Amino acid sequence: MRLNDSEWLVMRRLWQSAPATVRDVLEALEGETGWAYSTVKTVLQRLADKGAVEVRKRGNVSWFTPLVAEEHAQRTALKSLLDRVFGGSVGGLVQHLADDDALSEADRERLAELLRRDEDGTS
Amino acid sequence: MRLNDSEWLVMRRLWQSAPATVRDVLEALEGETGWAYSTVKTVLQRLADKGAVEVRKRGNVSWFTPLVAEEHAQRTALKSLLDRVFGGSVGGLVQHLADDDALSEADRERLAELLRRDEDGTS
DNA sequence: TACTATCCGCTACAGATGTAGCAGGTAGTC
DNA sequence: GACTACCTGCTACATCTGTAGCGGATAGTA
Repeated sequence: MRLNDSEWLVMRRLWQSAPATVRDVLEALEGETGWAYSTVKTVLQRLADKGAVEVRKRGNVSWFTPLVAEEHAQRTALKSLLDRVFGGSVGGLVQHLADDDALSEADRERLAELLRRDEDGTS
Repeated sequence: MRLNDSEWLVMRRLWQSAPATVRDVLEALEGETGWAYSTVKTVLQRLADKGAVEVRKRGNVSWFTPLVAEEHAQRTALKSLLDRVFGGSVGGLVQHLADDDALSEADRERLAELLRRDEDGTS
């Protein structure tokens, strides 16, 4: 399941709170996108077509619910990036992460914590 | 500078050894892609068009050299993934990394090492 | 019941992407 | 000098992606 940019945007909203209507998503994305109602609708439709979300009609309104777990989609995307960009080696990615400003002190601490837990054989 | 899948494939070969000809890249990618000569040529042309590589003709053969550094492209891609998939928070990514099988013991050690070095204020 | 605000289904369309063919030029070889 | 192999430039084309309009159906309201 490969998601494109707009699909990620919409899915992230759905994962936050589902089921949701087209309008729910539209409003949640205002400010971020400036999309028209029909744009959101199309993206949701495409997501439904590829089986990423489920559509259920109540009255004349469609409610959308994710069918793939966020965790799973993230894992897939990460794996894909790893292969495509870093040739499958985590080392380079880790290097960037450690170097990057994007890694806040809290993240760093969390990462260290995860590693520690891992070394204890807890995972 | 956003690279698509086939562009990444080609760029990774160029970063490995440049300058390179269309045929060089083609041969390097055999087994991985099964692309036709003209496919590689088109991808290289598009990369040149967007300023990612430089073309220099010697005789009637074009030699291609990367104009963007691999590190830089990787950083951009990582940042993009972070925003798109993890909403800009490194935490989730780190979580997956730590959980994932893809993270070998060596990677884990390296990551820990990087973090240690970072804590010492070396960065 | 008639109106109005919405919703849905369908269609559209330009640009990006994946993949490749063709025709004409050039360089090395007989 | 002619041939052959290979290169380039240009073109092609289906699919995906971003973005959206339109017309008909429906539900809430006066």
